[in-house]
Amino acid sequence: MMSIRNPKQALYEKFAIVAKALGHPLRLEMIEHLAQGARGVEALAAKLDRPVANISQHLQALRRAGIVSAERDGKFVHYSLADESVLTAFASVRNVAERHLAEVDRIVRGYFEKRDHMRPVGREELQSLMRDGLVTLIDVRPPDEFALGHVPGAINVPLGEIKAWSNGADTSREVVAYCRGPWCVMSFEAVAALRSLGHSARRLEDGMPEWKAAGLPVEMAA
Amino acid sequence: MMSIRNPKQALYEKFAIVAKALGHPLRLEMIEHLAQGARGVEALAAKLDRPVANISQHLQALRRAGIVSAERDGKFVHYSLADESVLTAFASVRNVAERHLAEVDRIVRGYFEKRDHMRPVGREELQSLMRDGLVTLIDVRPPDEFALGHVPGAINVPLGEIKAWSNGADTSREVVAYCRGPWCVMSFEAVAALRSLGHSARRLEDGMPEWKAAGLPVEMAA
DNA sequence: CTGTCATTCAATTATTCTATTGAATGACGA
DNA sequence: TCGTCATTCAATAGAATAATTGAATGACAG
Repeated sequence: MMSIRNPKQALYEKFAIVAKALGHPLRLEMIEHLAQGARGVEALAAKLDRPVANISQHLQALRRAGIVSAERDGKFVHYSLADESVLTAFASVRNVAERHLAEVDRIVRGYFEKRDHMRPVGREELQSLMRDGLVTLIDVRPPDEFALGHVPGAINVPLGEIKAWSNGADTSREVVAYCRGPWCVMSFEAVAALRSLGHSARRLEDGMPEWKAAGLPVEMAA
Repeated sequence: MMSIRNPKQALYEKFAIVAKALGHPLRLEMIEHLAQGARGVEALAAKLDRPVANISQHLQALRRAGIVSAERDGKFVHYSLADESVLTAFASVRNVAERHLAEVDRIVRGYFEKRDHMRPVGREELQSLMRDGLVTLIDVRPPDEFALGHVPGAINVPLGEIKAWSNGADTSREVVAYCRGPWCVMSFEAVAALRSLGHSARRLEDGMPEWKAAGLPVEMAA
């Protein structure tokens, strides 16, 4: 073990704790979910389909790194991201991977682009399209996440209900879909499903947390 | 081991590789040094006072994560940061730690602020002070790092030569010192030394890599 | 006070990471 | 071709991390 010689090394040890906490796929997924809104341990465990004790331990690691904060409410503990700096850090790590890891490119091209060869819609572009009433915006996340905050004007159509929703919809009108973040699988699936049902569909370039982080308005459930 | 179920998890596994590579104090220090300019394995090992083989292994980890790139030149291999996105990621991890880890605050207050209770000089402020010829700017890094790029107008006064330099200098003129980055110990030490020698001295808010990353001009050795 | 329920802790095992050592590679100069 | 030198690789031992299981805590409801 390296002993702490000087204060800079002591600081770097702390910085490393933060990076290490981000260095596990499951914890990254937990962060993605917490970015949708605060959650209890059990709810998170259910979303991720993992044992509660396991999730609890990972949450402790994130808490020690200052990435999530906990708030007790009776016998529940609600966890949420410490602040936007966490999303910034996540995004910048993702950015390094996207730029320099060939594997990332391969996965994106092999899976995601097959389902969406069109350029995704940018945030500003979406706002102008919405203002002009040119598109229908759907939020394909589960209803509980939709309720915690969504893009104004979006309607909630979870992935499983796309087909039913399409039945009563006008296929000549373009649809824009979004979900949890830039690589959230659901919006890709939604776009693929909509296209096979005859719609013209595109994806929003990223998801809810990024929308919120950009300072754009968020609508809550009634 | 968690098997790769869906493409999103595969991506997150790659993102985790990047974060994990940042999750070791020595590797963070290596990144700080590489941010000053490209280096060979041995040179890095000497700077950090560690066995060459150890540094080589950590460099492999950084390379696998796409954080550094290697360029062969005869029997030497020069490593450098892949691009500015690496510094951005480093900075955002540091930011999370600075905001949310009480320990970081304690270290900064306990060590660094004792040596510099004055507000550091910002980049724009420094530029205007330099334009008006109001301050002397010193770069306290070793000469080899200075040679690879420094702030225009700065003179190279390594930490050990501060006292000698002060001898012939005008103590009524304010001095600004900088080195490798925001928590580089040398600039704090330099400011403390200068003040004890009767100078009015302040620190630049961060170091060379940040200056360069901000797109500001860099001067090379003749 | 007692039972219930959400969460955390503790203990175990398997896995991965780290530092060290010494040997292997690969390019250059003689 | 041979020796030298920078770098990498391979093998080891020790440390840290991760998943699982079951027990412990701590708050509420009755």
